[in-house]
Amino acid sequence: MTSTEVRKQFLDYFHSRGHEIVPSAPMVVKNDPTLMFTNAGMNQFKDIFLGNRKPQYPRVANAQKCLRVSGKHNDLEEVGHDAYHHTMFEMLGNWSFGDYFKKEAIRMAWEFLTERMSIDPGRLYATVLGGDAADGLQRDDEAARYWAENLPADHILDGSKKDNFWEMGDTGPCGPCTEIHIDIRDEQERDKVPGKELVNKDHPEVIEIWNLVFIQYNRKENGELVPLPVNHVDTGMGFERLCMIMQGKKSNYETDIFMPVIREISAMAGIPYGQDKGADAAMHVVADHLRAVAFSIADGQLPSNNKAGYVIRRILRRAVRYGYTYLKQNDPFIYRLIPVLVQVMGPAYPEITQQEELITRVIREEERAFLRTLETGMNKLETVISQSKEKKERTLDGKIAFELYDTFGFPLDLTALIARENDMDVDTAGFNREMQEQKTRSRHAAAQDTSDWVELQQADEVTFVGYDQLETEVRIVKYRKVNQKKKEYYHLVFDKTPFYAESGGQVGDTGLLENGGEKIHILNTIRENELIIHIADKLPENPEVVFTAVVNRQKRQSTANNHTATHLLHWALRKVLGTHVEQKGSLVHPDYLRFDFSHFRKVTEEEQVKIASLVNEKIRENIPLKELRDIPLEEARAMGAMSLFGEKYGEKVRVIRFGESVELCGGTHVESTGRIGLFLIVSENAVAAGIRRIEAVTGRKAEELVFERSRLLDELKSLLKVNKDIPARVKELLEENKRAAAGLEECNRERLVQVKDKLLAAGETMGDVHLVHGIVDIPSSKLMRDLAFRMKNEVPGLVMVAGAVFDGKPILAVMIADEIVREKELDAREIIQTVASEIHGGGGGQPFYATAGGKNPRGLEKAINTAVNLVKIKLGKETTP
RNA sequence: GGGGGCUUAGCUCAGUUGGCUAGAGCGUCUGGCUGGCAGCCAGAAGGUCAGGGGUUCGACUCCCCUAGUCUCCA
Repeated sequence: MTSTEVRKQFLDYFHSRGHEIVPSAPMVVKNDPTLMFTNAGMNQFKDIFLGNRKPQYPRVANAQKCLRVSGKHNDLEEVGHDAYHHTMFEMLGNWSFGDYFKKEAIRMAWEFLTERMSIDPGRLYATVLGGDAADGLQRDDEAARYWAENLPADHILDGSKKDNFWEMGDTGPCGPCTEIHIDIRDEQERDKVPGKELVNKDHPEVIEIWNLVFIQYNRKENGELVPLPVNHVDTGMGFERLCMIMQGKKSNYETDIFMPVIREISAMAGIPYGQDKGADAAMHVVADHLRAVAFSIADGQLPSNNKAGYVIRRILRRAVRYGYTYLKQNDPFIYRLIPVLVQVMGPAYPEITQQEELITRVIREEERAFLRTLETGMNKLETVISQSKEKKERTLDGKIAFELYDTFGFPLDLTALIARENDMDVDTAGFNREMQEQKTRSRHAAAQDTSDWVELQQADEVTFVGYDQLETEVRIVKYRKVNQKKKEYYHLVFDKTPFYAESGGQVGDTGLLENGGEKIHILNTIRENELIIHIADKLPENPEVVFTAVVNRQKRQSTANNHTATHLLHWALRKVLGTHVEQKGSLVHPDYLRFDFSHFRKVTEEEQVKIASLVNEKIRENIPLKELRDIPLEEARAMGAMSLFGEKYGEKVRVIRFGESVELCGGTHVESTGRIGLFLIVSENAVAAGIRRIEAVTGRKAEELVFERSRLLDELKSLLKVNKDIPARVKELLEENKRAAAGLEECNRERLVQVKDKLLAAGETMGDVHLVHGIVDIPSSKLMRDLAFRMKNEVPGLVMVAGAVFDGKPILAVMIADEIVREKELDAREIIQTVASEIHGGGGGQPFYATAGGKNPRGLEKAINTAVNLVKIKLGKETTP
């Protein structure tokens, strides 16, 4: 059975059992600060479990793309070395929101596996929660009873709390779960050791395939478990594993999901698959990571230097590293696998096909950049190693290994590899010590202490009324205290709110919460999924009264200007550059807007002008806002609304329309485009391969910019005393300046010649040495240097001691011909340092030329005389045997 | 959010306790030579050493701040 068929069978089965089939949510998570990536099928339903959102359907099922690389589920370092760990994978799941529970969930799972998938029931095992005294949890007899209807008693096993009790986090919804395991060993093996002894023992061929979670408790901050009013079911089955079983393979990588890619890698590297452990692992790593990175990019998350983007960058780098070490790929190669990936995954996930070019460019560029990093790291490491060798050390300092890793991103395993090639060890204990130190330091710095919510009243969903009102009477539904960096904040949730929470690139509202004389500042508004949280620096004296929530009007208006302008810009970009332009990021701030989009060339000056004037034209047309709230996604699509990666499907959406610009958008906008006033592009540049960024200002900020520029022009005009054609005048001036500089140079040269001749005339010859000295009239230390070097080039056997005064400060210079330095062991530095005290200063340089500066011009003459005497004594000593 | 690094010519980078007339390779331009896949030779242009402040007689170099960027941790 092909993987495509398996996926289809799963969805068909649950559809036939009354489940609504929903599309996969994006793998990159927005609007949830606790999560960067979707790491389980349940993520998109989290709000339902938390009670912040009402379910639209009582039962749903889907195939969800997931990424597990950070936090609780960190599988990254495992990937490649076994048959089943992945960064990105698909999770098949079915859910019940207060509908069916243990009985039906178990029955359907059984039916699907044994009937639809025709899996041999004798190979299946189920685990149930065996109870936990500390938590006061009983054995899950109920689940065991339902299993007993199909499974013999010795195939039903009691599990620990670790394996059979599922929790979303430290607090929140949780409950017992039952896992289905399968034994895919050969008959012989199975005869020797019964499967039940290998369940949950990390045996590669006795593995978990499906986890059915029964959510029936809420975990409070004090650890207490409180039963939920309604029970939910949340299940997840690893798609790749199921495919492996169905295709009779022993490894996920041997299924039709990965093999085409692996074959391509093998052909590219000229290394057969299945012959060398290291090379195989590398092929697994590359095949796995390629998927994770490509899908993230398609979901709008580009590799970058922090947060989610950095996670993606590291995944890609891990792949490059494995390719580099085990497959001998020293040039970008991963991007060349994308056509195969598109062939395999494209049919189920069209986003990957649509963005093939962008994905390719981004990956190629990242590969290039990292290979460069490796090269510089290699150079650094080589110097360190040769230094250590000189000192006859056999072990590379852990601190240095850590520095290479921490600062230059040079992986430890490569450091160790190269050290081994040089007959050295790496002090890994020292490395780990440094790492541990950094971890505790970070943890300390990031420590945030969040208390339990204090619930003041019941409320289901918080309504946002800020599209229509900027002031509303509100009550506080719940609040909690947050300690961060020794500062105390309060998170407030209202029953309804006019405050817009930071999302979709638009910054959060600020404002006030008023009651009588009391004013509480709302510093920011953020969003945790559906929850709108107002951040305040203090709690009202009496939180239970009615308040007036007031949004900062001016800030909101400027923000709306910029948001609407962003839509117009997006439209204009597509009009001028083409429809390949897609939004890749956006920041809407009261002071400016930033818009990132896919485009493969620089936007030329002319194009920028065209785009900006198109936007301004639309502003002058004063197009009124057409807003459609709560319309089905399909309808919005039919209107031609541009949607970003990852709207939540099935949900009602909001459409914002200004003439031809139609977008799905939750942000706040102006009532008609005229309010924007003026739109100006401030900058255009690249942010990544294939991505350009435009920054622009509107309204008052744009006006300020225009005034500023015109003021500058006026100033230039009056300075240059011209009315028009400033550039021509400036060119002229530059030309003049160049001539003047040349003239000055000429003049200085003549002056130097005079100074030089005067000095030479007063010189004295002592054998091979021509000694010149004196105070010269020279206006800068640069010219003094010129004089010295010119003198050196012209006078053989030169020893020069010269002084000058400018700006009221004395300078001294000593120049000695190279051969004199060599033969007579004279050192200009020595001389200058001995006499510098005479001018109350200090100096230095090289053996043949040294200078000193000071504060006492009166000492100059003495300094020169002393220096000359010094030279004479030294030369006298040298010449008399 | 925290730690560390980097920012020098159009590009890639050197620049060792503060004093090298700020350099190299590639690229560009000019001239000459040349039947060859990155042609050769000679020469030239090109730098506010990221920006700002400080210490010093003197700062690419030391200190502080700002910005950008990289990297690790959370």
